[in-house]
Amino acid sequence: MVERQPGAEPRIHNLRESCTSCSLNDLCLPVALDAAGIETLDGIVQRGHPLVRGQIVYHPGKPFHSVYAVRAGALKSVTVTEDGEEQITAFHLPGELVGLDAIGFDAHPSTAAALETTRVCEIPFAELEGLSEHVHGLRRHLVRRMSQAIAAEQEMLHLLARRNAEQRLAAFLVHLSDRHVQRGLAATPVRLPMSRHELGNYLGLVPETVSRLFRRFMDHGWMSVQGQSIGLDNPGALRLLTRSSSQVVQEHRT
Amino acid sequence: MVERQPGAEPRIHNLRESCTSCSLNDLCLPVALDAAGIETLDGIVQRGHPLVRGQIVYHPGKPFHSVYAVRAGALKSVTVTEDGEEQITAFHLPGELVGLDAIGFDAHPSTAAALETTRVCEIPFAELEGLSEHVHGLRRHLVRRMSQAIAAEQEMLHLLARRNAEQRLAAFLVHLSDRHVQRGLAATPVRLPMSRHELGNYLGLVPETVSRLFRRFMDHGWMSVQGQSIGLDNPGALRLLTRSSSQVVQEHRT
DNA sequence: CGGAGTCTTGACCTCTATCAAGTTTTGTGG
DNA sequence: CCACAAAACTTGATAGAGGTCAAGACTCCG
Repeated sequence: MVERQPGAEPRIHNLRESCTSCSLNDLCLPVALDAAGIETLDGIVQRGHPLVRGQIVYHPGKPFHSVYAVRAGALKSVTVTEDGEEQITAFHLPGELVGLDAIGFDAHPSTAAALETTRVCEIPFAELEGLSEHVHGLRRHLVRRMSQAIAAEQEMLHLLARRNAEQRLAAFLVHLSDRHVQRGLAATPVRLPMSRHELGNYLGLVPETVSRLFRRFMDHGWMSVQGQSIGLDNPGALRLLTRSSSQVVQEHRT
Repeated sequence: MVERQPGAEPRIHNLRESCTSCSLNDLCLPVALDAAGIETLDGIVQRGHPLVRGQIVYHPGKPFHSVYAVRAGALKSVTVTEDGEEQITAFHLPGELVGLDAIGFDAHPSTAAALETTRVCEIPFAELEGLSEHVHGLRRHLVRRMSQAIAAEQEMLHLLARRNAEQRLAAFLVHLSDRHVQRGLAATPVRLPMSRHELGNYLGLVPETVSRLFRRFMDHGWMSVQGQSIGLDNPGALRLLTRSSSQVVQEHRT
């Protein structure tokens, strides 16, 4: 559930602080900027207090003014249907941009909420657009991010339409590990910032099934679970699972 | 299967014809353009020979130069995984833009193929971008189309993750009918330009299940099938199915 | 320490994939 | 225009994956 906590309006205020760690390299905009461009961007990025679990960055109908970059922690993107059912469409780790599905519209179409204590950078879109008039490649980069979001969702469509529960969970774990590596972290102990319920929702499974699959993977010696920390003890086997079901999974030990 | 037919390179050639029926109102770009803008756009739109069923507009790896607008007929967008499995991610009816997932990249990441005899307009992207420097709202409209594509896929994610077969098919039919209405056509006899196999692939079902569901819906008196033509005899009942499964479907006759 | 929430495990049953025939439609060549 | 082959579609029987319901274990905080 996306709990609307009392007074849970995002705690992102207008503090204009320099936010260098949030701006360029590892974060949202790996674009070639000159020093002046960097300074300008840093000037428009806004940083706020950390969000606690469940707190909402934006919700459907909130006027679209900014996109957000995750600095630390994790967010989920959630769509809610008329009849109140929720579907988690993405998890966002540090370095990722959130709120792209609102670009071009007046209001956000989805919800973004913190999975754990999370710091985000707010990037006012109007100023980002102004900046992209002058900074070569910035607009292109933003559009590319949107295309990447489309591609990521297409991959999820394939996962949900063609893969069984085992393959979905294996693909999720491998993908999460890959994202860790991309960020320069170790591949194998990954942390699951979301609950079993949320993970199941994302993967189109009930929490019980997720739990049973964890058990099965552990019994195979493929992974180990210690609370939120997940060890991928046999990434090869898990990666094999993500491939087409026609291929038989033969024993594949380290 | 996306058959690469011998010599099936898209028959879209460089004929520069005026293509008014393709340009603005009912088609790709309902933007407020002045007469000069309309003329410019018409100038860059390219029309080609009709595509026959199975023929490919673009395929993964083809350099990205243009987006395409469907004029008549229908296309499918398909992603292919490393192991050769195909997933249809969208069907495109007349008036819709195709190829947006390539914007920002050098090559198309997916395949677009004709479901039936289909005419498309090729819109060279470089020239479209140049035009959008001058035409107010054009760029914004393109970006909005991308956001809409993201939103449409998010809805599909929900459909695949949370809905059963009955609900998926009902939602598809209702959605297709709604799209007909948007284009000014009658709501109730809709035509299915795709095979059962393709429809099942899109909905995460096998063709047999699609067939059985058609039978079930017909037995309920909710729809009628005559070849490709589908009559929605009780749209209310179908629409009711698309809602949350918690709500019991009581008999709902015309 | 205790209670609420989360997670795990088990028993059961439904939904849908799979396999296997038939039947209809489509396409092609005579 | 008809005949025949190939493909697409329909229908039935069956089995297995995963959802549902229920109970117990663990965790996190107050």
